[in-house]
Amino acid sequence: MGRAPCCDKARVKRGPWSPEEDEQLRSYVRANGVGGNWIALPHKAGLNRCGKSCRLRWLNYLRPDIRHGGYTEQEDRVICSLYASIGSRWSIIASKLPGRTDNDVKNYWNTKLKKKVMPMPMPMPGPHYHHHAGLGAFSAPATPSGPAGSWSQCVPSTLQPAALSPAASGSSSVDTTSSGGDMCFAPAGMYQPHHPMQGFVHVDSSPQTVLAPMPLDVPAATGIWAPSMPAASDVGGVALEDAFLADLGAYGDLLLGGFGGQLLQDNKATAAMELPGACYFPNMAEMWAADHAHAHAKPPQGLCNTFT
DNA sequence: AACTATGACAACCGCGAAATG
DNA sequence: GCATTTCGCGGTTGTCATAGT
Repeated sequence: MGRAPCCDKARVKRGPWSPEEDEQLRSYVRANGVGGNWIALPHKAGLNRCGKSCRLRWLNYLRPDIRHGGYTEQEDRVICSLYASIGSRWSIIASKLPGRTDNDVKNYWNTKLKKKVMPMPMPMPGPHYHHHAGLGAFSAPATPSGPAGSWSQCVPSTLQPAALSPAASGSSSVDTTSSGGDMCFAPAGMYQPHHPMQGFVHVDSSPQTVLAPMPLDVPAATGIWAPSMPAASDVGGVALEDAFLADLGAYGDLLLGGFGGQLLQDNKATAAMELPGACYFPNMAEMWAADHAHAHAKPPQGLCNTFT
């Protein structure tokens, strides 16, 4: 049985919004709020539009705090770092950039940033690959649900403060094509209290090998790579450091890296990053279970990589 | 001037999760 | 506990503007 459509597509207007429609929606939301029901909103607002379309228009364009275009270098770094770390979780990434929407960030990445940081086509890992130290760009397998090179899909959407605490690590090779679960790589360091940043993220994906340089600019306290991030710099009227770093600090040992290193012309120092282990969970539930019991939690047996 | 290629971004689609009855 | 509805997200497509030939 199929899912019921949210509206009668034949009867509602589609395509670009006119200024009149924008004003109609804006004034309705100003007066009444969204009311928690986007499906009913267009009717109430007198708009011949799908509720989903109204929601999208409001969230991505009409909201008063939206900023468009003009991305700063610093925002680039944030996007690249987070993308390298958590993949295409645009809503999370956008939440770290005041005034930006997920759609906007996504478009910006797809049209500009991706080309900037990935000028050369990256080799795709084969079905059986073996990590050599984990958290780096271009290292994850291409999956139906994620881009090649995006890392963990396991980072919590809520950025839970208690998440990602250290514990022990195990070891085994992982067949990335195995079925029966999401491919979930815990952010590096999830089970590692400390991880010296000492070199390259080295991803060995047969037949090719990728070496992704990793900048050596990691605040010791958080383990978060914040390359050349000026103190109290300002993004959209909000100090990025406050909005972003403090929040991300909750990740504990989560490392950010990968693409960002390529962006930083001024970051000459790269060094080997030794990541003794990263973990594989068959699904989100497993990861969260481990995470929530995290204090001294161990990953499910046999599901951890050793990066050799 | 006409055509084509490319870039930018708005909008749509379909899915899973959460909420609700 | 289950079915249905709604929301939110990420991937993809469509459209328009501009640059290049």
